Amino acid sequence: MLDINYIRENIDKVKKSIEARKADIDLEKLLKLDGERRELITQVDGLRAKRNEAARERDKVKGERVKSELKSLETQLSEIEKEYKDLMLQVPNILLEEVPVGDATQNKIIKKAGEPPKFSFKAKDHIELGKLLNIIDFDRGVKVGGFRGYYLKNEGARLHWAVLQFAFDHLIQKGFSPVVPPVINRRFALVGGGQFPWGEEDTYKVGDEDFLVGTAEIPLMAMHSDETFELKDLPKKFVGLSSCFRTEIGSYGKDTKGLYRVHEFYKVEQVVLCEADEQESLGFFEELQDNSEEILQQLGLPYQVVVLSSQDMGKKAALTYDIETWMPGRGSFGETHSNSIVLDFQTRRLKIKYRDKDGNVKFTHALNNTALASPRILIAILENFQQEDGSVKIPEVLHRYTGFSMISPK
RNA sequence: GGAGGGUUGCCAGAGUGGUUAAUGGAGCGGAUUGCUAAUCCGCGACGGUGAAUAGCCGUCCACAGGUUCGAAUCCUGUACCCUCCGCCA
Repeated sequence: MLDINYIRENIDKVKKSIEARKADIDLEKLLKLDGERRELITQVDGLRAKRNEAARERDKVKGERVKSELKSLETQLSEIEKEYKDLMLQVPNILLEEVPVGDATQNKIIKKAGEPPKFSFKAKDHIELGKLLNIIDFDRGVKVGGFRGYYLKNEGARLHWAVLQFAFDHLIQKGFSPVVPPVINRRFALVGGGQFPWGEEDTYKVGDEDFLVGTAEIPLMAMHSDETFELKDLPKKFVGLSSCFRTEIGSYGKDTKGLYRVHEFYKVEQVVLCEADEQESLGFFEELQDNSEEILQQLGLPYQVVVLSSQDMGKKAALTYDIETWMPGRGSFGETHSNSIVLDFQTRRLKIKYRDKDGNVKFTHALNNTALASPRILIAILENFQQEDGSVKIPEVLHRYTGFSMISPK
């Protein structure tokens, strides 16, 4: 959520973001409601002052007169505020200058690292490899779990945990506080994290008002909602490990085979809360980016970094870099990481504040980035490190976690 | 799932219908005394109106409603916490 004062004073910038994102929101209506709202507040506050005065004087007649007048204005105000708040939640974040304007075709590759392997044999995709090595079972996964279901078995199951643990440890060593968060979250956490109102249909619902989160970012952000940090307590750096659930409504027919797009997976996620300073935020953005790239480098996987265009990025982000990792089976790079600078868009919704050096209370800035998600990353590991006979060499950094260095056909 | 108790500011904690929510502690700022310690003074958040981090007004005692001229205080609903019972990995 943006600050209404900011919106009033920077209409052009906000408008530009809305247009560049092709977001569907009526800014004029919002500004009109804001005006009406403030007008009513002034009237209501005046009447309340009168009411308080009457109460002090124990003036029953005056009190009763004010009361009825107040009642109707308060009703009007609460109706307008409801509409106003609804609209406020739909205004997307502003865009940083770096963001290319346009649809996904405008995404900009800014870095390439590592060399895609050249196979002297006919390379297999991870579906074939998974079957051959007896480590992934899609047929029974679908039988039991439904569409997009999967079983990871044997070395596949162990590799999955190994790679997650490796990433988790990598961030812990960098000073991030490890967290296993709740994945059933209440509505406020999803709204506050900027997942809603936009992504509600992609989110599984549990009971009446609880949801299965699509990323640990949600509970990690909401963890300190309604809290005020002292300056000395910032920055806060968290690394979360959790399961993630996504309905993938809206992507029917896309990536229907394999481990690429599944309803449930695990992810190691980095989250930072820092002072409300764009330069400081950008510094952490680089840091989170480096952390993720290091993980891929240590795994020996080729990847590229992409700046997402205005229409391809999430509404809550001001700037997003995706990392796409080389997946031979697709013959292309596939998204494995997403790094976003959010400014105070989420923290304003969640009321995560801090006291700055002048004693003023401000909303912190927030950032989040994937450290690693599995099983999607297994696609890259299996396909990039396959040998002619279908066996797969395991990256050395994982050996201490897997306990094996190679997976071979049975 | 059943029964009971509770939720007040950063923390502790008083306050069961009447103006500005006691008091203590922490933290921050200032004053003062060679230093340290001590002492004294000041400091809640949010909204509206202001050029204003000035004044003024309003709101906030878990949340949402209600009763009343007036609600932290009375009533209803919801959430959460604690104790006991039951069930359970």
